[in-house]
Amino acid sequence: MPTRDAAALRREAARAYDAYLASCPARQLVDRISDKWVTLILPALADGPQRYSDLSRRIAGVSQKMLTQTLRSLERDGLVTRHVTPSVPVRVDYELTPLGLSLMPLIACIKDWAETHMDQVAAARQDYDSASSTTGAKV
Amino acid sequence: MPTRDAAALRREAARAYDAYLASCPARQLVDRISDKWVTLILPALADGPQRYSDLSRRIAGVSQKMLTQTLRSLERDGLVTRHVTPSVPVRVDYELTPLGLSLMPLIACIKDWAETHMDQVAAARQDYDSASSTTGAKV
DNA sequence: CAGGATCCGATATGATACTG
DNA sequence: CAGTATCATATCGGATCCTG
Repeated sequence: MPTRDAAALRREAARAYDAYLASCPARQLVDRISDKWVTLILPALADGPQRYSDLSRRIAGVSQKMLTQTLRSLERDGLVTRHVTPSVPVRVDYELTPLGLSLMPLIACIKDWAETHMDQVAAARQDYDSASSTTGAKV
Repeated sequence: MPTRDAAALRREAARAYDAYLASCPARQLVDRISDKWVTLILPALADGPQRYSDLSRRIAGVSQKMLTQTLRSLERDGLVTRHVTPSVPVRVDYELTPLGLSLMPLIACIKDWAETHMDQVAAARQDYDSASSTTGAKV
């Protein structure tokens, strides 16, 4: 039954590839910055240290769950520091590390490309969509 | 019932923010390149035009569904072209557009930062994980 | 104030089967 | 060969309740 074998082989290949990807630094970085909240939190921290509640207010629409979870992962990755002041009530400040700061130019690069080329992308999308509606595709 | 109102306000803010984000070019770009398969397909096409089956073979572990879907979205965004040769059986070639090509330096930038700094990230993770296991957190 | 725990629905992705 | 269509599921993110 060659079909089964082919499927099994493909699955194995997929697993191996996943493992390879997991070890790829660029892949890991992309995974990190592709997180919706990461790209919002890092710039928010670029101005300087922020309290948890400040972040929560500045980044409208983030749930505590996501804010906490994202901050934790950023802390784990050494991109931000978490400083607890044991007052009553407690106060927690988050701040970019030098490593986190070094990421900002890259974010600027991305922003740059986006602002230069995304209008072309938008135009291409319009073309594509109007063309397919012409050829009878469902809208 | 102030609690209801606060929750409702937050939801509205979240919606508004989502709308704002959707209009942000950088956000759109990040969304695009954050796609697992996009970052695999684009480099695969950097060498020159590739047939569907070639891509499918080069990118081990991609399902036809994801390959087709990703290629379609890239075509829609004007990053790749799709050229059909109506032979029997049909032959379809995908190729990077100039716009798609212009994205490669950015990908190189990302790769660059990753290769320079991801070891620090990895180290930070180890520190973080060993520290939390010391303080009695569950492993 | 900051965040842990839990439940639940939306979305994304993969496997599988079928087609021009 | 190059897809399309359908189904199952896994993960993500949000809402909600609770605590030091």
